[in-house]
Formats: sequence, C-alpha cells, structure tokens
Amino acid sequence: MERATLKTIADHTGLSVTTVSRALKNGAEVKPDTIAKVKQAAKTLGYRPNASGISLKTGKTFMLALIMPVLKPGDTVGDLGILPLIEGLTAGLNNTPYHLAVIPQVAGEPAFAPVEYVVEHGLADGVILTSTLADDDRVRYLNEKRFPFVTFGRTELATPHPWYDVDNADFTYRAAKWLYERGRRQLVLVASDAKYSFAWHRRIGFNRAAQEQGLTIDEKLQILPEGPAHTYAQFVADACSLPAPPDGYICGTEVAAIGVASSLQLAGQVVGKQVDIVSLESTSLATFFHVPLAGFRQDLRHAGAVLSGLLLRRIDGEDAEKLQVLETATFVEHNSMEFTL
Amino acid sequence: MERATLKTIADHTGLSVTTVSRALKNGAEVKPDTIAKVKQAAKTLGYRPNASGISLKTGKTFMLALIMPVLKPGDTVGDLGILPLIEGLTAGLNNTPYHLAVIPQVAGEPAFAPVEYVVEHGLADGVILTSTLADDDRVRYLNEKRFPFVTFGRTELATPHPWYDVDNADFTYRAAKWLYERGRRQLVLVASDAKYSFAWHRRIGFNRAAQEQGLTIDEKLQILPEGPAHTYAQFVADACSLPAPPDGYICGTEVAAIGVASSLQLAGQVVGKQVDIVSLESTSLATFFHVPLAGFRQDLRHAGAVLSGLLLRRIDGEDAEKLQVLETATFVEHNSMEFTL
DNA sequence: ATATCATATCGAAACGTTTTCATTGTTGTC
DNA sequence: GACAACAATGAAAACGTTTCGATATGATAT
Repeated sequence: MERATLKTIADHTGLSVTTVSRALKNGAEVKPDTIAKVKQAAKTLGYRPNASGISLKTGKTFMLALIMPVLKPGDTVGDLGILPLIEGLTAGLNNTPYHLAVIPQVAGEPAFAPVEYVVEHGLADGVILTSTLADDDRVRYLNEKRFPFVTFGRTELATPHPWYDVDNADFTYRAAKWLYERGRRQLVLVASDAKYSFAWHRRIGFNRAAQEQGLTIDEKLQILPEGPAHTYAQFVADACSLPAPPDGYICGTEVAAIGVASSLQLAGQVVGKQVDIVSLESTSLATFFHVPLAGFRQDLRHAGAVLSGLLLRRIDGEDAEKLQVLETATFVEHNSMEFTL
Repeated sequence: MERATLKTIADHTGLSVTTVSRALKNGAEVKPDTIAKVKQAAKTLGYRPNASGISLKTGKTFMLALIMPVLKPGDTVGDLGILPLIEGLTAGLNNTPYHLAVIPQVAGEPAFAPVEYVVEHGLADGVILTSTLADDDRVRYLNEKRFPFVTFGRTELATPHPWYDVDNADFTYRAAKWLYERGRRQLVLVASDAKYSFAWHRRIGFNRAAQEQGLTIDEKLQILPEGPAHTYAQFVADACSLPAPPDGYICGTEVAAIGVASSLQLAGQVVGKQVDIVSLESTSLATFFHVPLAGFRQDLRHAGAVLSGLLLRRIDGEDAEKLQVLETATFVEHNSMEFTL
C-alpha cells in the first residue's frame, strides 16, 4: 500500500484535491460537513502531509538550525549546558511541525561559515545562535538577509533582534555581594574570554559589587580564565603564597567550580571555612562532589524552550523588540553535604 | 535577484533544463564541453540545488535523525557523552549532503514513539539509536519497515543490523583484572539498568573476571545502581561498617566516579591507598577532580563519526553484516595528580 | 543511396502541495 | 421571473527537480 496523498483522499471522497487541501486546514470556504468527511478519510487512510511537497510550494522547511559550538577533537570537556539546551529547544517544538537540526560550528573556523551555509542552502526557517559577541558578525549578517533568528545572549548592535538572556551581571553582582557579606574580601572571578557578551556582563557585575565595597579589582590576580583542570590547580597553588590569598571564588560553570574546589582541597583549604565558592550551575553535577557550594541555578532546559518559542514567533513575523527576554538566575545555597550520611 | 534554479542556468546557457540537470551531476551522456560550461554558469549564478525539489522527486531528505534520550525536566545531570557523540555524528557528515536532526525521546514515554514518528513522517533517510536493549522494539520495527538505521550498542536480535559498539565486557573485565592484580578483592560495579545491552555486557565482563579469581559476585553488595549523588554517599557510608568493605570500584561514567570518589573522601578513605577506582570516561571531566583515577577512554566523538559513516553506507544499500564495528576502550591510567603543583 | 547506430540534446511528465481563478448551485431582492 | 450575491467546489498552474522517451545530427556499414 502506497503512502496516501491528497489525491488518494480526493479519490476516496469524490472531492477534488483543492477541497481536500483546504478541508485539512479548516479552510473557511469549505462546508463543515465536508471537513469532517475529509478528516475522517485522512485518518482511515493514514494520511501524512508530505513535507517536501509543502516545502517546494511554500518555501518553508519546518526546520530550525542550532549553530552548535564544537570542540577541537581531543579537547577537554565540552559545554555541559548544551545538552539541556537542546532538550529545551526540542521541547519547545513539541506539537509544532518544526524540528531541530544541529549544525556544528568548528572551533578555529570562522563562526560565520555555518550560519551562511544554513541561509544559502535554505536549510532551515530560522537559526539559533549561542556564544554571542557584543559585536556579532553572524547577527549582522542575518539581520541583513532578513533571516529569522534568535540569540542566546544579547549583543550591542543597533538593529534589534530577538534574544533570550540570563542576567549575568546580576549573577556575579549577587554572588560577589553574598561573599562580601560573609566577610570575604579578595574575590576571584573564573571567567571566559571577555569577547563573549555573557562573560563581559559577568565582569561588569563583579566590578560593580567591588566598587560598592570601595574595592577595585586587580585583573591579574582576580580574574582567572576558564581552562583545563591544571590551570586551576596552578592558580590556587600560586595564590597560597600571596600576602592576601583569595577567600572567595565565583565560577561560571560547575566544572570550573569543581576544579577550583578540588584544587583548594589539595592546598589544604576547607571550602566553607577559609574560602567560599559560588557557582552558576546548569546541571546537578556539583552535587556529586560533596563540598558546600553556593549556587545560582540556570535552567537551560527552560532557556531552550523559550528560545525556540521566540524563534517561532519571529518566523511568524512578530516584531523583534517584543521578542527579548531577560531572566535572572535563582540562588540556591545547596549545601551538598546535606546528602551525606 | 531571485535564487538561481536549473531553469536560470538553462536560459543563461541556451541549454535545456534536462541537460543542465545531467551536466551538474557529470552525466555520461553530456559532452565534457557542456559540462564545463554549465558548471561555470552555475558558479557565476550562485546556483544552489533546492533540497525540497530534489526531495519531492527522489524521496530523499538528506537528513539523519538522532533519537536522543532526554531527562525528565528538573532531573539530574544528563549523559555527558551525548555532546561529543553529536559532534562526531555531524563531523562524519562533513562533505556530504546530509544533515543531522535531533529527535527527543522523552523518558517515561514509549521509546518507540519517536522512531515511529520519523518513519511515518518520512522525516529522515536514516535513524541513529542509542541505549539499545538486547531485545529492542525499535530495532525490530525499523527492520520490518526496511528503514535504514544504525545502533550504538548491539542487540541480540536474529536479523542483522548495522551497529557500532564499544566492548563493554572487555572494559569491565580488564578493569576488574587490573584491580585484582593490585590486590583488591571486594570490587563494586557501578552499573546502569541491566536491560540496556551495554550495562548487561559490563556485568558479564565483571563476573568473568571474578570467576577467574575463584570469586563470586554478590549482587546486593557488589552492584551499585547509577543514580543521584546521595546514593553513592549512602552506599559508601553503609559499606564502611561491613566486615569486608569494598576496596575497588568500577564506574561506567566519570560522574559516577566523581560521586564515588568524593563519598570515599568524606568517609575518610584515600583513593589509591585503601581503595582504587577505575572509570570509563568520555570527557576529561575527571581531571578537574584531583584524585588518582585509572581510566578507560571511550572516544564518543570517534564513535559518532563511525556511526554516521555506517548509516550512510547502509542508506547506500550496503549489507548490514558488513556494517558492524566493535572497538575496545583504551586504558589510560591518568593520575590526575600529575597536574597539581 | 539507404539503413543502422551512437552521441548529444530536448520536451514533457511526474513527485505532492498550495493558490488563483473559474464554475457551479443556491438564496435573496426587487 | 430576472439578476445579483453568496457559498461551495474544482481545474489548472506553479514550486524545482529527475527521468523517460523522443529527436536531431553525424558517422558507419550495407
């Protein structure tokens, strides 16, 4: 038995293909009776619309493309957050005709290439970008081409575009404040490259909190670049011999937090005693490492769902200005010790 | 300027659409001269084949669908391996016309549903399955429908199908042997549900190694189910009061390894001294936790690339029997301490 | 000279939709 | 009883591609 098409239904009901097509989308011009009849026939025949047919006629692909930053082969652990993000993105597409395609953005090669590829090949109806820069090539390009997209993270470009962002300045500000209130003075921010807008915002919040204390940040001693495990051990070891060793760490990821916490342990420092750690977490990974961390929770599954929702609305023609969502991370002083014993 | 089509090129060169179509795929029936001419024209006009058009005519979608197991919302940390797997899958599609779509398989709902969805809607030309069972519904179904697919992990079904697998029995066997050779006697295997074929294989290797030592495994005391962080802490705490407490752990993931190692630390045991841990790792996460682990490295990026390669060959009609790859994990006694200080 | 054949090209149909523009009946109005 | 207005349906073209079955040309064999 061949796959049922509109024609099959038309033959089966004695109607024309036109009417069947209209009936299936509840066309106002077709009699309720016939709509029912057609839908019934479609059901019994097991009709499934042919995506290519629709696509050819309408130009829609019903695909969204996630541009996914990828590690160099053999590199260290990837971004833990991407997985829940993907889950959220697909969850947001549930009960829609849309699907998610994943386009890798290979580190080292221009970030621009995969985006251009999607647009040029008409691979998708919309694009999701992460790791946005303040001045982002890709955003510029997509705006120019009037191609629907949404970014995870803001930019500083004049032309408005849809975005979802977690208030990273707020996170580091509150994290730092929390540490200052506990009497910590020499804070360290574990941070990514400042070219990324989220990393930049984190610095801003970090600096602002320091300023309120009448302190100034020493870039060299108080900003620790995210990196492989040994860089944390190295930093902590070096820091111990300083006149004023760090007594508070703010980590952007749970991996960094574990790296720092473990390094401190090695150096004989007790987290929660001589030193505190606050981390932005997007998984429960840190609970596997039984050390008292204060955490800000970033729900990337939720973020993904919001992102795909925004993109769909953008594809539907909604104004970019109305498609901008800023949320704050929730503070969760989850003391992992509570589970033990 | 509209998008160039075959017709555009035909008009531009004075040839017919037919010839242009054939020329672009180096049809034997068309004169080398004209091929060159057509390709030149295609280039200057910026021609990109229209996927929907091809799709409609040929039935091919040039999409592969990864069925991705997804956590319940708010659940713990996901499978760290999926990210490198996705990277590998896309890497394997480089320089092919194929792309990767991600279809979520929601925990709790029948594993079957998303697979059926892909087949019924003709969403992709092939499917990639993970978390295979010995007797797997999905595999049965796809075989029946003669729909191309490949599994990460073997099944025990009679009809052959393409698969890639890491020899999990070999991993646990070698891990256990290594521990026995270091004088450990009371081993614990941290394991997933035995319904998954990889988990089943791990038990087999674990048991075989014990048998060779003239030992038998006590399921209750020596198999620890993978779970949230506190289950490890609980197990270790309980185990301490046993007459013969465990002195060796075999973990299937780095997350479990960290959970166990951290719990042991809490209980006052020193990893590498009273107790050893061997883990199968697919990321470098464990290096962030400075404890001497012995590791088996599972390269999921590589696995992904192999999987998509196999699937493409399957789609091309190759025999299933020829598309089965078994690899062994490589042992890496990476003593994370080496990085510190 | 005609028949045969290979080579290079083309016309047209087909894939499954959507959509514009008719073509039917059916009602309502004067 | 004529005519407009409306409701319901249909025919056909179009989207971009592939492919079957011509057709035209020239070379070769009879």
